[in-house]
Amino acid sequence: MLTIWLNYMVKSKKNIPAEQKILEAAKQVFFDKGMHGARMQDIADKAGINKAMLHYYFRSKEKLFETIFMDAIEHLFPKLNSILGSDKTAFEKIEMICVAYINQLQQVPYLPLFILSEANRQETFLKKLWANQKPPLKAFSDMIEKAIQQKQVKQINPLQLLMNILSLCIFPFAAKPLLQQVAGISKKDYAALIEERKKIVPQLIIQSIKK
Amino acid sequence: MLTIWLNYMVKSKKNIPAEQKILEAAKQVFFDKGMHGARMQDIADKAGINKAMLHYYFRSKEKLFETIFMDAIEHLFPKLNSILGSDKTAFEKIEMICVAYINQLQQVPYLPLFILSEANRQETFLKKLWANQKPPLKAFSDMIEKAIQQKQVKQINPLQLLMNILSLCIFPFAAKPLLQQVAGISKKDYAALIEERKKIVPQLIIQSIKK
DNA sequence: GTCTATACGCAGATAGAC
DNA sequence: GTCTATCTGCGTATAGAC
Repeated sequence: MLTIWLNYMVKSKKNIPAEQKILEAAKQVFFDKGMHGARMQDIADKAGINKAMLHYYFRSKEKLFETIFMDAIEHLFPKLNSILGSDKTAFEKIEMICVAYINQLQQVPYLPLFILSEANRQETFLKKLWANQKPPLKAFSDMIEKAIQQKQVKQINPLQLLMNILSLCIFPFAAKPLLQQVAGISKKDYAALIEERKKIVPQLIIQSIKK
Repeated sequence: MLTIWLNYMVKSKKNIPAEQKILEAAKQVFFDKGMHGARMQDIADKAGINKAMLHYYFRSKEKLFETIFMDAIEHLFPKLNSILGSDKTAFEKIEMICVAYINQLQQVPYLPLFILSEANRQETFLKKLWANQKPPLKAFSDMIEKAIQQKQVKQINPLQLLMNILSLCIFPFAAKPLLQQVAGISKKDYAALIEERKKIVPQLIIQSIKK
């Protein structure tokens, strides 16, 4: 949730719609074009308001971008915490994580590439973000280590396992335009492939660690 | 290989150094900042030549970028053809493909994100490129289909298999800054993880398709 | 081929009326 | 809060001397 919204909600309820419109428009344009490619004019047009308004609400393009970016990256680690904290088995949790990831990315398919690109450009933002909210890496590692000790899963580096999961879930979204072109398939067919992966990926992952 | 080099080599050998310097500098800057983020001045500075020279050799920023991009994307599908065309078994070929990919990306770790980003922005370039050189998707599919018929591998969609391979090989490079930050590990440790994946990835893939 | 100086347009940002 | 008009700087691109 964007804390700035809360501020304005307290100050004046009337400001919410305009600001929401701006944020929604900015999201679309930034996700599509990236920080540098995006134009304030495009955002204003898409929001149906004046360009000057953007500067009224968010002092600068940089600030507006940072707001969007921070909000977006928080969606990278969605309900992982709740899944990890549940009382399911390790295998069930892993499957749920994969499916949750793919499900969420289907809603926001442009997120991965956006975040990867900007994370690459500006490590600063990442550091700022971790200060607030660390991704639940520890909980994940602990789960795996525990399952290893209980002889349920093979000896494996949790980081490698995490990398495998993230790769298999996220990459197909980041590489969509490229892969779709290479395979020469329609948008719809590609979506079907993704849908299919909700079964394939967990299978693949679990099979690889099961003892 | 950049065909433009060849042209100049024929016309005048003296021009090669300046042009090489430009291309080398442009590569670095474009890979780092992307098309929009890159500045012609930065490229000129890095090349140790004048900004006007860039326009002398490559009429516009767009043209210079396209040159770099086209050259870069050709490295995406490296010696796949020679591997696929060899007389190894399907399993051996798959392992070789994984290792070849990771090996090559270790040389040019910035390539994946660059290509994914720009492919996302400009499908035009991709279409132009495929006109020249299609990636060996058909050869790959045929190999898998054949192995399926011979009961060596499970029934599986070759596209999904390819997606898995590419995901596991490429994503860790595209997500390096992010993952390194999340895991809180050094550049060196991350490199070690990647190195380890030359064993892990083929294992994982082959295990998943072996009957 | 290589340089300096400069033109030109665009995009971010502000001033100020309403 | 919202608008129009305007400033400013930067980045691409060109002109033209050497």
